[in-house]
Formats: sequence, C-alpha cells, structure tokens
Amino acid sequence: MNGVTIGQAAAFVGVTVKTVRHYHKLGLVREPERDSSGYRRYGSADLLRLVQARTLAAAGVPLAEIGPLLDADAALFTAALADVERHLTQQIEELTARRDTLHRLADGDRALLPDRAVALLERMAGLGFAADETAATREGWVLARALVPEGFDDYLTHFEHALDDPGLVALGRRAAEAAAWEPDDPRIAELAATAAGHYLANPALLKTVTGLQARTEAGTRYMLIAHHGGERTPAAARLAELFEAELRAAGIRIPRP
Amino acid sequence: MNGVTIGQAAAFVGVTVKTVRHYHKLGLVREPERDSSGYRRYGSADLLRLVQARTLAAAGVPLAEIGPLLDADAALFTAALADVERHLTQQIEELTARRDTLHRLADGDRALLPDRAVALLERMAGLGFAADETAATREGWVLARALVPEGFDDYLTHFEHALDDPGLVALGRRAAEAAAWEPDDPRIAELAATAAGHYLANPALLKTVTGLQARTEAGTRYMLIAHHGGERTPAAARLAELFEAELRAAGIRIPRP
DNA sequence: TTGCACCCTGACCCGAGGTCAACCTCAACG
DNA sequence: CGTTGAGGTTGACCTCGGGTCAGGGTGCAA
Repeated sequence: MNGVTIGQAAAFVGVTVKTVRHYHKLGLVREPERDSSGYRRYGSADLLRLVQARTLAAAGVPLAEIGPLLDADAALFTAALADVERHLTQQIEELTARRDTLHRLADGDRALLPDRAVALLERMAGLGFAADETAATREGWVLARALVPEGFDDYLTHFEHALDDPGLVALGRRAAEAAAWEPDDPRIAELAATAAGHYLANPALLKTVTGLQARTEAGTRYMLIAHHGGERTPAAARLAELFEAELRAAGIRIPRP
Repeated sequence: MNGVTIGQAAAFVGVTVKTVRHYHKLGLVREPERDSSGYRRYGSADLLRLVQARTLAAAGVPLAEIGPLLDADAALFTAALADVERHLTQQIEELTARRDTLHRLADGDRALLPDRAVALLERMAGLGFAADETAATREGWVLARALVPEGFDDYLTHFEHALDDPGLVALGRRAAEAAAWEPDDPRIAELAATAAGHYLANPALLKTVTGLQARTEAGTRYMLIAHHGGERTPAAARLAELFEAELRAAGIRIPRP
C-alpha cells in the first residue's frame, strides 16, 4: 500500500496518465510494483526517474534515447546534457528567426525576395510605375529567383543600372500604358522599335534580357520568366512579341515560345 | 510548357517534394495544371502560395488552419499573424525555461524538491542527522509533495520552526539512533513518551504531524507519508507506534494503518 | 448501494511528413 | 538510336509522441 497511483505520479511530473504508461511501454521508465488490486504504485525513486525522463523529453530528446541516457554513467550523462542544451539554444534561435520572418510577411511579401529587390520595386513605384506593373514585376522576379537563383543577383544589378537611365524609365512607363491599347494600335510597333533601338544602343542594358538566359540551358525558362503572366493583355503580348522580333533581327539570341 | 516542376518548387521554398504533394492532398495549396506528360507545373502564383504556406507551417500553425488563413481577408490574416507571433514568443520562453531546468537534472534532489526543501535537508545534515536519516526524510517529502502539493509549503514552514527547537533536534537524533536498538528495548517507550510530551507541550509543533493530514480526506495518505519506508527497522516501527498511541491518548486524531 | 473518480488493457487515430515500390519521362552522352 | 541517370507519377505503409475510445475492475463518500 506504499506509493502513489499513476494519476498522482502523472500530475506530479505534469503529464497525462497515458503518457506515463507510454513511457513504460517504451522501456524508458521501469514499471513499478503493483498493489493487491493491480494498480501501479510509484515510490520516490520512480518519481525521480519520471521527472528526469520528462525533463529530457520536454527538451526534445527522442524517447528512445532517454532510457539509455539515464542509465549511463555521470560523465556521459552530463556530456549529453550539454548536447541537449546546445540543441535547445539552436532551436530558440530558429524560432526567433521565424518570428522575424513572420514580421516581414505581415508588412508585405518581403519574405519572397531579398531586401535589395524589394528596394528596387519601391524605387520603381517612386518613378511612376503603376501598382499593377510593379506587382507583375515582383511576380516575375519571384519566379526568376526560383529558376535561376545563382543569376538573380547579377540581374538585379543590371536592373539597378536600367533604372538610372531616364529614357528607359520613360519607355517602361509607356509600355505599361500600352497594355491598355488595342492590340493592332500602330503605336505598339512604333514603341517596340524605339525600345529595341534603345536596348541595342546600350549593350549593358541588353543584359537584363540575356543575363538570366545565359545561365539556363534551355530557353524555355526565359520564356517562363518573361511571359509569366498568362493574364497579360493582348496588346502587351503583341508589344513583347514585336520587341523580341526586333532584337532577334539584330542578332540577339532569344528563344521562341 | 510554362512553370517549374515540383522539385524546383520544393527546392525554392526549402521543403521536400513529398511535402509539397502532402500540402496538395490536404487542400492547403491548390494543385497546379499538369503538362502533357502529367508533371505538375508551378507558376509564380503557386510559388507565392507555397512560400506563404510554408512560412506559416514552419511557425507551427497546424496545416489544416493554413488554407483558410491564406484565403481570409487581410485584416483577419494579420490578426492571425499576430496570434502566431505571440505563440512563438511563448514557445521561446518555454524552451528557455526548460534549458534552465536541465541544469538541475544532474542533481536528483534539485529535480524533485524546491530549493527551500533542499536547503532544509542540508540544514538537517549540518545538525548532526545521519545521512540515511536525511535521505529517508527526503523520500518522504518527495511523496508528500506528490500527494498533497497544496499543503507542502506550510509543512516546510512548520518543519523550519521545528529545526529551531534544539530539544526537538536532539530528540530526532536520538530517534534515529533508536532504529538500531532491539524492538523490546525499554528505552523506546521512554523516548516515545518524552517525544510525545514535547510535541503536546508545543502546539505549533503538532502541525508537522496534523498539518498535512488536514488536507487529505482519508487518513491513509498520512500513513503513506509517515510510514513510507517499508524498510524501517522493527525498533523504529515500534517507536512510531508508541508515539502515535501517546498522541492519540491525548486526543490528537491520528489515523491507524 | 449507488455514484463517481480512478485504474486496467488493448486497439485504433492523429499530424506532418518519410520510405518504398513500380512505373513513366526528360535531357544528355556515346 | 539506345542507354543511363535524374527526376516525375501514384499508392500503400511507417514513424513519433502521444490521444481517444471501449469494456471492465477498484476505492471511497454519501
């Protein structure tokens, strides 16, 4: 009749009855003697073992390792404790990092793109590009980074230079407007020619087009990035098509859909 | 032919292919279109969704909640984010606390008893009690705390006062010696009478006997605590029996085994 | 003696994936 | 042109740390 019941033992160490029985089944904690009615009776040594096991389990040690650990000699045990502690510290850091990521997720989709890219998008918005245009650009970048992560930084650098060119910025804004035109508007061909001329006159600029391409074996990937939005207007599609045709005519290698 | 394969998508968000498919099965992320060969093809919108889902999942949000959460409107979403963040912070605190308790594990006493109780045991040792006596006391305390946690602090307070009484301390030490006597040694009855007299003369002292008892409906619990060690010597058993009989004769209610 | 809380065993369920099998497809190489 | 290797497809079962349910036995107070 000496010893506490499983419910009291469980309450003492702060777990459920089922958990204690689970530990017995796994051999992690020895089963105590039973009383005349078959109830388990826990003595102080059993409680000690339970507390030790529970503390390790709560710290994330796999249950299968806890038994051997508690049976090991003191030197081995303290070494393992230090190990567990390092693990915990690392976990804390990870959680903290996640919390910060969530923070960023709350004020925009910064989580998807590096800060540098986000800054560029903000600069675009400041330069007069419409919100849906920068949004489309952002989506494209997300894809680009997924496909060619190793070339993305270079691409951003080229893009930064491009934003330094006021003529190009004006062209970009006009292209954004063009999306709303009729597909057969003659101004589209005109705009495509002007843009192609500007690009061809400025070889560094061409790298925003060819830079990523060089990294991908197959041109299909470029197509994906350039044409990522199937929801583009017909006018925008035609503008892109004409623009690419002009570049191709000038000897720039651009894959076809 | 536009879109990335599942492997690329998985690599981008930092999970395995299987995990992405798992998310599809749970309806957490919509399945993208298939290409002519049956491969899933992920576009930028799919990747965006995947990253969002992954970020929430990594923060510990149950997968079943993530879908609705991402479909909810912005206000609801940011509220949920704040909630998740609070949860994370709490988790970090918990982990930190666990790391601290790990330190106490190396020493069994500290794991099972509050610092105050451990200090009292050390004081007992300093007062000349034998090691096995303090060990037995410790075991009794562990059980007592498991059985009657809400009365344990009061009990410790009474015990502290008891240690301030030099006469009582001397009696305790003598009782410890008595365990080695023959069970029919006449000094045992004498000692029991002296001890009972000391207790009865000092009502506050009686609380170390009756204090815990008041908290338990059934006297059996007291018995458990007082007689927890079945391994006591016959002499010690007889001393306890006579001592209890004296108190009972004086009108103190003490349960029988 | 009737409740009620607690104990017993055993079997199945859960989340968040991992593993294995059997087969299909793509890209590159000789 | 065939082969090879990597990566895609489904489906079924495994894992860990327990939770839940079913069907029954105990202990104690009213």
